[in-house]
Amino acid sequence: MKKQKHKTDIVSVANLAGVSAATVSRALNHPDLVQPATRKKIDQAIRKSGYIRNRAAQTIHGRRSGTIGLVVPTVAYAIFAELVQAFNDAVSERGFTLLLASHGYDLDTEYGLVRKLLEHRVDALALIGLDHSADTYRVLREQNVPTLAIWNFDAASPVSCVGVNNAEIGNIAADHLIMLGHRRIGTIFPSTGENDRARSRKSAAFERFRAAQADLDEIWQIQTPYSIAQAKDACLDLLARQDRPTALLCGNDVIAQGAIYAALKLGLSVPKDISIIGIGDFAGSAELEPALTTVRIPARRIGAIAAEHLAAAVDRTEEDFLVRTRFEAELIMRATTAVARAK
Amino acid sequence: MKKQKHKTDIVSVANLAGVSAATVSRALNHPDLVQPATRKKIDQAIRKSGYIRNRAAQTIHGRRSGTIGLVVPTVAYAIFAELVQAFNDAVSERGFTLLLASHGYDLDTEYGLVRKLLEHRVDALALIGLDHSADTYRVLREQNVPTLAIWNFDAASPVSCVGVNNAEIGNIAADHLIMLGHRRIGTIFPSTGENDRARSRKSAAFERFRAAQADLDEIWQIQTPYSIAQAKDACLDLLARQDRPTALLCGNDVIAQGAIYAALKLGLSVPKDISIIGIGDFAGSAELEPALTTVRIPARRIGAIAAEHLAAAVDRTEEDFLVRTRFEAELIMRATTAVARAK
DNA sequence: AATAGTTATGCAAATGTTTTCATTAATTTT
DNA sequence: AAAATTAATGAAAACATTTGCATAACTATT
Repeated sequence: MKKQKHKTDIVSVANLAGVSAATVSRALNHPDLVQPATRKKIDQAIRKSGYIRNRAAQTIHGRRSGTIGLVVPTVAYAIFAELVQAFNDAVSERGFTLLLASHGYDLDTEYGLVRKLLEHRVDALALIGLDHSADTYRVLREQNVPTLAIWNFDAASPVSCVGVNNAEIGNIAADHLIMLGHRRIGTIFPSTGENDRARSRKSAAFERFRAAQADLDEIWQIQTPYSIAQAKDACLDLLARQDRPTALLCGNDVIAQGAIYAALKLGLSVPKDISIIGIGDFAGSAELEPALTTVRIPARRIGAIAAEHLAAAVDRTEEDFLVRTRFEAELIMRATTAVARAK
Repeated sequence: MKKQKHKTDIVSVANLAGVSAATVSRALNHPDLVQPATRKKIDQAIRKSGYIRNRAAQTIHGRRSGTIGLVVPTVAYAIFAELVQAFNDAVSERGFTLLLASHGYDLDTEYGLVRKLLEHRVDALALIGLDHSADTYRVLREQNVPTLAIWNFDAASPVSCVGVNNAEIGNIAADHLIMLGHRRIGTIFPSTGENDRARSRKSAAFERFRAAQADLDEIWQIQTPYSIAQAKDACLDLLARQDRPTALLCGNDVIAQGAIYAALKLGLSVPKDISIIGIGDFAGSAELEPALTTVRIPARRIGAIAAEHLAAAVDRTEEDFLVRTRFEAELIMRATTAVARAK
């Protein structure tokens, strides 16, 4: 018995129900336009034939595709996990399906992914941050699909954005360390070349540190990707030095976690021997021992609002979609920072 | 100036290039069939008009949609993050785009998501584990889309699967604790109702423990979701007891991390006062202080192979797709387990 | 009871591609 | 130079839907 090529399209359902294809279509999309009795027949026919609508056919007709694209640098670490989860939940609650793509912090790859998502005719598109290639910006403008930049807020952004002011975050973190009396500061950030979030945080913090005439010895400033293992490794070297800083500002909580482990491994007490502050307040940061002092970025709320904005933009057929929502970051003082000791 | 409704379809490109739509289509899909000169004209026309192919139109024609669906319980925690990342990388390397959906450990929700992905005519579909509703299995059979269950290996699975034998994992973890002399054992698992992975691990381990006549005091067996915070909380109660177990088997590394933090908070030494073993070997588990002893599940390799299988299955037009690949789990001895002390 | 208005349904066109078949042009063989 | 191949292109059908328009069957109004 050869598996029959399941020829279950809308017309076979229509035949089975004894109505026209148009009526079946209406029963599915505008149930109020078809008589209850007919609807019932159709429902049965659908159930019986195992019919599944073809979204592609709707899409081609100009209808919404029912998909929203999300392009992130990575999902491998905790950084975007909560965001993706919240975004996905909010988006699917509104009947959309998520098309996910990740580019590994490479903006040319990102451009390719954006194109691919546009080929699939996503109804809306979300990217992380405001650093994108000129090609990406151009194609988004041309296709005018509702687009949203998540994570970084900028009042002058070329596209809609919802997020935090990352410079502000840098300020908050730096001020906290300065306030505690630290003047010997180390920083651990990822490469800031194609990452506006990290760049803003870092340069803002540096400015503050300089204003406070802190010692920012070149050798204490290190660069490592967002990875616990690599951050720990890098910090082992840094913290084993005779002349080490009294405080460490980490590009995010993942790095901070690595830093803490490095300190513990070396038998240093956090925060007595070294203060460590993270950025993000990821899941688990509060439970760390010692609990991580960090600057909270409300990932869930950002993800949820982002999804809400985009879903709304899809319905409105209005011309240009532009919203900017700013969330406030917040210092969460826990147990990894303390007043600087005289050294 | 009203933004013209970008009428950039294949025929407008064709007109611009002075050829027929058919030729443009060929230039895109079978470049070797069209003369270099013509191809060049077409390329220019495409560039100039900002044309982006409409995947929906191809799909409707019977061509592959170029999407692969992945349904996971959650992306919020580290559990599936590496898997999703590896799967996504492998899938997009082969030209597909990932449609992601998450159901929050609810199998009815999962059914809905599977249907939605099928509406989008995914070329292939991956699910986590082998616990799925009858409806889900039925619809997958009816539509015969290549389907793969990831994470759990079962030689008798109704669909293709790649993963580890979770019972085996339970055995490995239990044997390790027994071998170290532990006979007072606590376990922390999530609800096993709709989660075959956790169920297999737990029941296999229990069997081993019973065979070794270990003390499995009811009060030491706790249930908590995969969450660092909740696991830590639950363990604080457990470990503060006068009569606590000497070893803790955790449903996965996320829970184990919570358990470690709880122990540290209570001033207990791990592993001297309490041995803790996790499952999974997630990113960061090796860097924990003390480093986590765990049973490694090769998430990256599983994700990559899963994607490879599915991509291959899409090309092959063969009737039934059925592969089963088993990966071996491996005990990774680190610093959180030690020989039981007489109590 | 005749007219107007409403409701439910069907017909057919339209959506943006791909692909089969046919046609023309270019190349090779005799 | 004619015949036979081969290569490049175009015309049109097909894919699974949705929707505007037309029609038929009711219901409400006078």
